[in-house]
Amino acid sequence: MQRTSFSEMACSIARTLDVIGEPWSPLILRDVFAGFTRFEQIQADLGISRKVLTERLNHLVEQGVLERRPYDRRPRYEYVLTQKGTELVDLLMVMVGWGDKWLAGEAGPPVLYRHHACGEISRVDLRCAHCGRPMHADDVDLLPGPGAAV
Amino acid sequence: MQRTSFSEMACSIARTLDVIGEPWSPLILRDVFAGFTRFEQIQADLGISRKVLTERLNHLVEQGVLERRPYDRRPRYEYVLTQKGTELVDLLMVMVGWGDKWLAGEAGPPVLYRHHACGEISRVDLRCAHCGRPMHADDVDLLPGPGAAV
DNA sequence: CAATCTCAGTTCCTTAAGGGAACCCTGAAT
DNA sequence: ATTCAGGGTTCCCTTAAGGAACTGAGATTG
Repeated sequence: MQRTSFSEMACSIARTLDVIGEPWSPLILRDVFAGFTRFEQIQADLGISRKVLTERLNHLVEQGVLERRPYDRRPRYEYVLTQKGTELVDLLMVMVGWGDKWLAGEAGPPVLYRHHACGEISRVDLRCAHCGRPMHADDVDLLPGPGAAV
Repeated sequence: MQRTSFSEMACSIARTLDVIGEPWSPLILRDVFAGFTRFEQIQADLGISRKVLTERLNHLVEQGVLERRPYDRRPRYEYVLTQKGTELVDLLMVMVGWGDKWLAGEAGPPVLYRHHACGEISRVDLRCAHCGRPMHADDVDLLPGPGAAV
């Protein structure tokens, strides 16, 4: 298919989708975060086509989300999260929270998260960066910002 | 293309992607949240193909994220967020936070969020639902949960 | 009461992206 | 000298996205 690029839109959602919105990209990021850092590991874990995996990894590296680094004197590479990529994992954790609540069903969450600071099994919760109180869809108004389209 | 369905994976990220992972879906959700609730409005705002918009809206309704409701005695419909869909907006707000930080550049954020509780322009911040302290990629360990694949 | 208008889709054709299997290259290891 | 493993390429097939034209149902207009 021919696919529209979102990068020209004055919208941070659209721009973010241009970085990780393609099929498989969030799952690749998840794998890297979970410790599957090599081509063969990710390919085997996801069952993704090698061709598509190559394309996605290249794109994520170009976007500065992953770094490709050699781990051997042979031509062997692993992919590691950059700071930019590590901060994308926030997005994954929110997806997990939503999926656990609405889609996991009887069986319960496939993966649990233990928070280092308190040691408890927990999940993320969205708070206002300014006042610390809960911040969800119904708690905000949208206003045009400085980068809004003219 | 033929596209792999993620829904069989024991992973809340994969399952969530099966609901809103297709191209355009998050932007459609954004539009509905922002008040573009009708077919023509969304189509004009996004420039999406009418065919694809139809497919996406149907899928989002099937998944219980949107509700299709008549607003006239003529055959006219609007799409509104269900509770399930409203909670997906959390995901959008986190995308906005990341995109604003890493992709917005000089111009700054295209959209600002004012938090009702404090009245300030703010952004979301991820906190541990248990102890309230920051919870990001480096602050957690992953453990297999009850719904993990056998 | 026929013609027009609007919204909300369908239909149909073209193009390009994903799936999948086979193949290739490089530097160890045997 | 041959085999092996990791990390890709190449090629063909199928299917999804883009885009423009068309349809239908119910107001509204003349």
